[in-house]
Amino acid sequence: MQLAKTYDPKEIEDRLYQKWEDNGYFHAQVNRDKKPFTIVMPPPNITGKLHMGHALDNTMQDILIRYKRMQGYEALWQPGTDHAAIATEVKVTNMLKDKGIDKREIGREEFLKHCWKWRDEYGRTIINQLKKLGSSADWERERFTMDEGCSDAVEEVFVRLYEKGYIYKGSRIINWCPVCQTSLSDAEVEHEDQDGFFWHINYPIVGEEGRFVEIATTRPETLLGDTAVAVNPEDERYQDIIGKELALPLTDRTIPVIADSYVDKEFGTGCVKITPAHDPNDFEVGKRHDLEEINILNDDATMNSKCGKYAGMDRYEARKAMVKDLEDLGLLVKVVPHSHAVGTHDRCHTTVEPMIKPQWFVRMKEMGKAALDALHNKDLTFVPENYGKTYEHWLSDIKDWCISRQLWWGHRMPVYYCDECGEFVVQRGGAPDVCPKCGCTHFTQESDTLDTWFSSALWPFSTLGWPNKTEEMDYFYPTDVLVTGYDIIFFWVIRMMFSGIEQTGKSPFHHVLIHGLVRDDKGRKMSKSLGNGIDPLEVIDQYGADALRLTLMTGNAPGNDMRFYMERVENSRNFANKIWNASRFIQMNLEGFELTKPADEDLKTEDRWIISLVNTLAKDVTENMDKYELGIAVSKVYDFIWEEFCDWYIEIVKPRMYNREEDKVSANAALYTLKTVLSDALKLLHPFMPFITEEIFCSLNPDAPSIMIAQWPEFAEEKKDLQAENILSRAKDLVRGMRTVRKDMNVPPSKKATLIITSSDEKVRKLFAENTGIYAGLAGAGEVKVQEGTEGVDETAVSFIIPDTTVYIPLNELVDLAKEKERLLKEQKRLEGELKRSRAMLSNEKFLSKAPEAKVAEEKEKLAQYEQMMADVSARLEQM
RNA sequence: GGGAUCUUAGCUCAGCUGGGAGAGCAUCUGCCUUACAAGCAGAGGGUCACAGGUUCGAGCCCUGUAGGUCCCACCA
Repeated sequence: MQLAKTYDPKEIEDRLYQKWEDNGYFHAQVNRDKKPFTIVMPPPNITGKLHMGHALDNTMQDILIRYKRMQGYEALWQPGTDHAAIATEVKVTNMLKDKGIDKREIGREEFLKHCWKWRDEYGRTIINQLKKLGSSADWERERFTMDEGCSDAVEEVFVRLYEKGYIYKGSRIINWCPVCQTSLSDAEVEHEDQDGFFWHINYPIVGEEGRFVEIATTRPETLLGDTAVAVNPEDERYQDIIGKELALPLTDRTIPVIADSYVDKEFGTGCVKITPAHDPNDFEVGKRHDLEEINILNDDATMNSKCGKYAGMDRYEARKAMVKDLEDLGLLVKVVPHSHAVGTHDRCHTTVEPMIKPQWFVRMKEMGKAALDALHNKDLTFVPENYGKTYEHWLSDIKDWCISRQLWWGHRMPVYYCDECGEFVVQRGGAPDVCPKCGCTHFTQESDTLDTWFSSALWPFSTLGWPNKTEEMDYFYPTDVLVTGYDIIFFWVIRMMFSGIEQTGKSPFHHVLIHGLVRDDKGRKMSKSLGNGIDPLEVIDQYGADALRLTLMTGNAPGNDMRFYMERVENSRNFANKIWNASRFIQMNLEGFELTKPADEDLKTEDRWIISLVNTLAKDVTENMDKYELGIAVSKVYDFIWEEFCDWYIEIVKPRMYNREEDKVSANAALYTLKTVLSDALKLLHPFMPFITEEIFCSLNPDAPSIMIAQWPEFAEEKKDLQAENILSRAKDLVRGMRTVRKDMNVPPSKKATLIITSSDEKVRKLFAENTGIYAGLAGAGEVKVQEGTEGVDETAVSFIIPDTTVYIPLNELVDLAKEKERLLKEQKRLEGELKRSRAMLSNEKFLSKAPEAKVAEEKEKLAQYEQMMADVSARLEQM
């Protein structure tokens, strides 16, 4: 079969994915004979479309899952989608609005029908896009945060936490989004610096005509809700006014001047208006001084009926009107430009309004501590480790979590209010029959829904069947590693941790592998508004999923942001093509050749060399994988395939391929080595580039069903061949030297040369004679001769004879002796240092008594090594 | 204000517990050599931000300085 010169991923990828799915390779089952390995997929939103962040996140998970699966684990990658309460509600609302439908008119029931329809239509798309990436998740186990099982888990956890006193209802100041008309948790509020003004306003002191207190505010419209003015108790300027009453402008109310240490003497005028209902700090001050809380806003941030002539105005409109009125009254002192941080909703970027509302909260103190303990006990580790500090930082000062949302799309709380007396009951399995207080039988369920992260927090165990005692829960839980971006540690990782510990008694995962953001070529965040996003699907379409995956995994350290641009994908695509062509070379030569397992003695030095290298590669890659150093692991495979296997090994064995009819034994050994070494390298590469490795592996090994279920290569001590590695290292130097000579002498590549190795030493001659094949074909040395030299004259030399221009080049010109000497001297110096350090350590009593035994033994071994190396180096230097 | 992190080739970045300064892209030179021009062989290019310190030895550890990025935080 004639294979195309370039690799075309298009047809191959879909076909292979289908094959894997059809064979059920992604499905994991409880199997007590095998060890489980579990990853839960961060559930993508049903509003979502695959972006580079997903691509990175899922590629990393897929690599780990495929790796563990090949190692013989029962590897479960548990997938699913998230209902994404507010995100979806916003989308559906807008979708309906476009059709001229107002969600409030159609009501809750009807609106939810539209949401479920949305979910059915769009929830599929992101899953299909993840498949395009090659994700080997267990789709048979796909879950949804609002499916029956997950909803049961939510109800169970809510009731448990309530019964434990961790969930409570309270009237507290919360963040309110006037557009989405719901409360928000602190985490959903972003702070943006906005240019604004400081309005300095005079509040007249009652009974002291012409005397004022000057306050400064960035939000003059909240004046109507003021119930005090505060000064610092130690501020000498204002001692005499503490306790006095002020006439609140634009109203007929009077408010007191109070003293509170919250006020900063240096900032503004040193006098602060206190609006307990519309500012979190003022709320605290108000609590301390027992001040009235006056709400002046409607839910849509227009002024409410308490605002007199301003009632009904939008908050900014009212601000303008009031400033104008204050100016007219002569109470506006001055307006100073001022930039300050304003809280906005992270979804719609509307300025958030702090308001007092009855909401449900989760008490965080105890559970937060348990989550922190898990880190300290090493029950949880971050990769890279420094993110543990971020986690710690966030948990050390955690506030209670506002979990109620005034939305329709989400889990409704299992809270039932008695229609008669208003008493509420929290319980499992629906409304109670009888009110425990008044005996009435009619109940209304709490209309608020839960924060979308409440269900996400349960994801690692709700997906495995919890709260039921399932086999899956017993076998696969706790999960092994969580892969996610650093931007979501607070939202999700922390909440999964304390929920998992609280509900199951176990940390839901032991390792958190953190990755950074994918940015554009200029380092900007990819975003819709900038239009700088690169669609992973387009990349896949153009270059293939393997190329995309490789690009995402290279040139970047864990936890760091990466820049993504097409040139990098091209390089990955080129690599795929390189492998493709290497396999094409092998297959061309395999055609019509009866391949058999060669006898050990038929393997030539170069064969043993490449077998030795791929063996070491397997060891290194496995070590890197186990440390989650995915980028390092894949770059080692990349270097091996391109620089050793293709650039050297294939080139060396070409003459044996061309002569395959004449010397079948030699060709067989080479072909067999080509096939097995490439197969091993493909296995090591498979987690990273699943498609091309499957395609080539299966065509090289027609009996193998799939590389996906092939055994991961293991390191074998006996395959390490130091002698072969040494010979090849010398040979490479020699070949490079010959190439330089050819180049310097301007010899065209078409002109074959004869390489004559002369030596008086029989051992040297034998060694070269056995390995002439390594030089043949390389550097245009068509023929290689080994001959006896004259002692004292041709100790060891290499002649390089080119027709018409016979040249004789002594070996010492090819292998630069001066450079070699320099290198040896350096090495000697280095070893001197090492020896000194090592000897000092081993004569240090403290070290000997305190350090672990293994460490001491290791150091002793090192010392012996150094001594040996030193002797070698010295001996070689003496010879020069 | 607290915390994290970064500064290495023209660009984008690797560099694990201290011991040879690296990759890709870009540039230059020579090659369509029977796997691959999406390729091959080579070349140039770096005071590892700056200043000290520890060490036989520092891109890596410590201290400080400068600049960048991000997160958290109640400064009206």
